Amino acid sequence: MSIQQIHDPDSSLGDEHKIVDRIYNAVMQQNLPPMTKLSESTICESFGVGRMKARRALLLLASQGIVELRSNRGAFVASPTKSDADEVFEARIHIEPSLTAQVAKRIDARGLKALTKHINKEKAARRSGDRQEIIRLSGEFHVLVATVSGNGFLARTLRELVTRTSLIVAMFGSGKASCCRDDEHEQILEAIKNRDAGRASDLAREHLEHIQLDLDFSQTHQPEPDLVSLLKAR
Amino acid sequence: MSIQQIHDPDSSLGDEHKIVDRIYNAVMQQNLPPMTKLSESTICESFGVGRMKARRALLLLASQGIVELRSNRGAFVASPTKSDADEVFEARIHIEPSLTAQVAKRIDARGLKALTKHINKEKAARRSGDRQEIIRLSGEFHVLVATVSGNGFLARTLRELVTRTSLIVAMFGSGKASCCRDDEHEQILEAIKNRDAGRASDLAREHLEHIQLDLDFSQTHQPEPDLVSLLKAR
DNA sequence: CAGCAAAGGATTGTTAACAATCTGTGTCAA
DNA sequence: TTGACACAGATTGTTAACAATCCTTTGCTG
Repeated sequence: MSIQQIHDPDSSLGDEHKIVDRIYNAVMQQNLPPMTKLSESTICESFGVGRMKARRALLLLASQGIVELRSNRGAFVASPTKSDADEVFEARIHIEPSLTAQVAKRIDARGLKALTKHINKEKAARRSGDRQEIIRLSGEFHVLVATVSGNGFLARTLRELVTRTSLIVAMFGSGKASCCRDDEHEQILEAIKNRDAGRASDLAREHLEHIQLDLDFSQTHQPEPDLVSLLKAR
Repeated sequence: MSIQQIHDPDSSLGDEHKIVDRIYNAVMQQNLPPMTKLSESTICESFGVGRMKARRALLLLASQGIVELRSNRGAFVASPTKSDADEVFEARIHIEPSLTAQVAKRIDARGLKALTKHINKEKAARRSGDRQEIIRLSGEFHVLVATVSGNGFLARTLRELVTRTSLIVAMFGSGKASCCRDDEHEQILEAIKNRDAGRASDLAREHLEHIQLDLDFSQTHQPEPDLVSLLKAR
């Protein structure tokens, strides 16, 4: 149950989607901070594709708010504003509690196994102190909940929201909390296991509120990216 | 407060978005039924653009599930399956009741005016028997609710969901009910006016359930499109 | 008449080339 | 030293041309 590639397998857009997925992941891991320039030539070289496919991938990313296209100047990783942040969290609060509650009602053994496995991976990443992995898994938990719900539309929507959230946290995070708090995912999983929809919903809501509370819009900061190595095959 | 063009005004994608919007509207009005072939040359001629822009617009539409791209065969208006329908309605049921409740809590005079104006337009269209207009306005009511919520992300998401719903209804609608029932939007507006969030939420949910109930997956049908004239400037 | 194969035309996928625009650097004058 | 201007190089936007693929039409055979 991979959530890294969530496109129609019959699609003719193999290369474009591969590029999109990889950039999504790099953004989610906070390896591609806001305002990073994504030049066509870098993408062509990094992915071994022609300009057409690079441009199409950038177009897709732009339509999903991950990248901003500037006429005649190129593509940049999106740089969210405070109002973007409000919008994203609000959308998430409409969707995630309701969705998490539904997952709690309907979870099957397979879904539960996937969620449990994921939480174990989060724990392992925390023990080993692998920051990028912690961040990536932290965001992916939310997308995974949507994925195990079986609703592809919502999974895609959540991926976009979570990835945008990652940019927001990169811009406005207080530094300490660059991802979700330690045990909140585990509590959500527990509620799902217990088929406690009400609790799952409340926990999901509180969890989002905590993430939002950790933001500080009085300052922004962004680390330096090493673009070429990040986009190379991993 | 136009919902026909909901793109970033600073974007460099003017023509592409114009094409996307127009095709969105044609689909929402059920003027472009499922499986309609959208050839590049037709789009180039209809919109007066080059192949690059036509292809980019089709790519955007495909990423939003409105169009299916078939390698070496071209682009077709999406042809939803029953499981697509389930997915779309489920997503809507997660989003719309919650969103409508929020609108009821927060509605301002401007939003109320826009919604009221819209309902009046729906009534007028019904009186005059203008089927395409009825269908378009019927779908747009839902997008408008999201729009007056002020959340651009949700407005875009709803537009996609509502447009997909239009395709679903075109494929699986029982013929009689090609759009929403007559007074349900008005009841939703009333609840919003009264700031009755609970009622607004319930009505929104029931409304979606009614639309879904009117679908009949044992049969499909699609009318003939006159493609060129539909895509011309309106 | 039906079925099959081949040919021709239409359409899509891609690239190279060119035009347009922007950015960075160097020079000169105040 | 600073600001303005010109120029070169880099990058993006677009088109024409060509290759690849598919669909339709035509012709032939049984």
